Amino acid sequence: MRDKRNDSSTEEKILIAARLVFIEKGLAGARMQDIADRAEINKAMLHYYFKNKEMLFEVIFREMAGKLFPHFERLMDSDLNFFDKIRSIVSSYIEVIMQNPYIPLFVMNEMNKNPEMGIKNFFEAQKPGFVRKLRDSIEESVKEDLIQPINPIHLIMNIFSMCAFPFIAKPMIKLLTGIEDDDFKNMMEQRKILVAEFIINSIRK
Amino acid sequence: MRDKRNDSSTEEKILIAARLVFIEKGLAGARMQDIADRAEINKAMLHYYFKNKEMLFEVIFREMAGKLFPHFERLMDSDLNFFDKIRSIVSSYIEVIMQNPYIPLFVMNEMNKNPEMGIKNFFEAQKPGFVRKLRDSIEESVKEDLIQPINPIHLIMNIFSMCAFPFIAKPMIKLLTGIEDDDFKNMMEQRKILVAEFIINSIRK
DNA sequence: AGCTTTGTTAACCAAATGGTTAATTAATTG
DNA sequence: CAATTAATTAACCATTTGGTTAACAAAGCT
Repeated sequence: MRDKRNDSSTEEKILIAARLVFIEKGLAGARMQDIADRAEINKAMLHYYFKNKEMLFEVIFREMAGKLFPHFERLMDSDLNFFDKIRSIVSSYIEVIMQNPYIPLFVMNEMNKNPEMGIKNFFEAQKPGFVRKLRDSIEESVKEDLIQPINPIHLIMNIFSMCAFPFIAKPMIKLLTGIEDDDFKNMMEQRKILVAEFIINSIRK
Repeated sequence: MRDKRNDSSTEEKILIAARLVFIEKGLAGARMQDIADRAEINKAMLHYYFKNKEMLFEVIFREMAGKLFPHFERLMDSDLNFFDKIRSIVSSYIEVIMQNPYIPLFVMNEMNKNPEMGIKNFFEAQKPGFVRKLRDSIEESVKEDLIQPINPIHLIMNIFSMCAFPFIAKPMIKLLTGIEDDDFKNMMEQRKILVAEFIINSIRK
């Protein structure tokens, strides 16, 4: 038996291939043979390591859903002031998504098509504690009269909307603006600062 | 031969069923038999009226992509001031999506999975002229020193992000906040005003 | 009415797909 | 080293799936 810690073990090769295929085609569109081919292994190996398509998919989905909510607790616990926390979250979050730009659409879509997945997977694994901390921090800042009164849920929606949506709408944006991948990346780089200032501009007293 | 203008003609029944199934399952996940069953017609009829799965899908996709960009030209041409145009766009757009909340995710996802669809379908049909007019209007408002300088593309992204993203992320939002459909609808109703003011607050001088 | 076009059905078909099996090889262990 | 266990392969299988066909029914037309 090969060393499991070896990165090119069969299991690892399967996971690498499965990530590619599931993200590209989704659960319904993915083909087991396609995954096997890309992993350069026999199709039976897929069922040997992961019982079936759904099980394999669940592993990948969990992984991706996890990446969608990075661990920003330390950031929230830091002694940055409220506005710098916003700046930091926006910038970090856009950076994280830029590393895996396909994840938001993948997760949102599969949660939508496969509603039971959400509950089964997400809560048992990790609920994003930093969202709660962000909410508390907003409430506190409102009470301290540092920012204008706003429903924290709406503000949080606004933040993540402006960070994540452009990646979800990328094909449409490219079509409408005619920009190419390089320029898109530059724009998202700009947004790290732009979106944060846009938000702060709006809520500061 | 039945009257084609009759709404419950076979062709119309197929389209109604196809909308449901494609939106629920996507192109890859949709089954021709499922569409036939829901339309209560023989499966061969699908191929009689629409050559094959892809052709039928294309009709539905085009329809949905069209709904994603309503005709707001008149709104842009109106004599409302810039801020009222923003208010009007945000409110109308959220209202439109509330009527068809599944459309943004459906269109974005299928454009992503089926990249050739975008060009083939979207441009030949209708490019949203109001987006261009909105961009011009933003540029003008910046020049007139009515609003702070901002790249129009980014501002437009911000507007549509905050309008559309919550509908795309609905399952996640429900999971994280614990709210139900009724409350979600209420929140989106609030956003018609909240998002517009959030934007105006941010850009006004 | 008789002929043609349009609409509809049930049965059928080939290819694709998820999954299994039995035999084989490579490690592991006592 | 022999025996056991884990890993791998090729061939196979049952079902599903998109699509077709041939026969039949209903309109439309002259």
